[in-house]
Amino acid sequence: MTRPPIELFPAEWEIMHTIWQAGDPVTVRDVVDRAYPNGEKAYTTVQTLMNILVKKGVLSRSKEGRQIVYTSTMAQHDALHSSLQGAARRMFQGSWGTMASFLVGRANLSPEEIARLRRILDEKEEDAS
Amino acid sequence: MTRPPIELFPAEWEIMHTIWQAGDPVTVRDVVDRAYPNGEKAYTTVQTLMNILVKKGVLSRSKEGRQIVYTSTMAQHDALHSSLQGAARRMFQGSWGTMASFLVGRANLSPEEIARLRRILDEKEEDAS
DNA sequence: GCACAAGTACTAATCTATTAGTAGATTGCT
DNA sequence: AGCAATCTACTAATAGATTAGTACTTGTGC
Repeated sequence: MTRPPIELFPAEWEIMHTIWQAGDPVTVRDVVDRAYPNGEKAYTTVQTLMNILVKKGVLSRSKEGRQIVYTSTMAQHDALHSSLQGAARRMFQGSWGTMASFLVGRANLSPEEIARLRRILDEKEEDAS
Repeated sequence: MTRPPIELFPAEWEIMHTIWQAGDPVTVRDVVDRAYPNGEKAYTTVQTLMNILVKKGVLSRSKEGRQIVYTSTMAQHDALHSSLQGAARRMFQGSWGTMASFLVGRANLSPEEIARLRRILDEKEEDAS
């Protein structure tokens, strides 16, 4: 009964990042102004994409007064999780561990990031015990 | 002058994984038999995909005797790197560090994988100094 | 040499993401 | 109320990924 994991596509990510950053709820105009201030995408293009995101269940639509506003129904980290799951399946036969190692091994990490990763690993180990 | 990073799509990943695992060079038949032993994809479908991969520069085509064989021109880790770069750009505004943290934080890691990640971090720190 | 099997080239249909236009509705202003 | 600007719904064109069919070529066994 678990619906297929949602995956977002490049143009959809752009819009969702904008919405998560701006904070709910937003109008089409809000997204256009923030994400494409120089007309990189037509108003109606953004509108169409947002309605697709509603159909996908990632956004919800409602009226606030006389405005139509969109609210995200999915936390950013859940969307990231879901899409990364897809990537791991395609690229690493589903293994998050392998993907994590690969990524860490090739990332150019600052000392702070290294420390942060160590802390995360420490916590994991505690939880396991 | 750097060509746009190559990104592979789901069906292309399946084929490339098969080729990397089988070892170069391979024929269309090899790939079909290994990856789709129960006719999940038609022979000509695989052939078309492999020729697309040639056009993308990920495979090369040549004659070995009278057979047409395909050889990968890209190491698996380079393809993974390139596609993950795309994912990081879309999903984490280009930050590998953030992506790595997210992934490690949410991965269900075995003690061995945790140890492995620690070793990788240790090496990174040494290299930095 | 000829029939048959396997492989190759070419074509094309389908599907989905992306982009945007147009017509009609709504709202705000005078 | 009338007009202009904005917004919404609907339609559709384009592009690229995926799938596969058909016709042609090549090689093999008799």
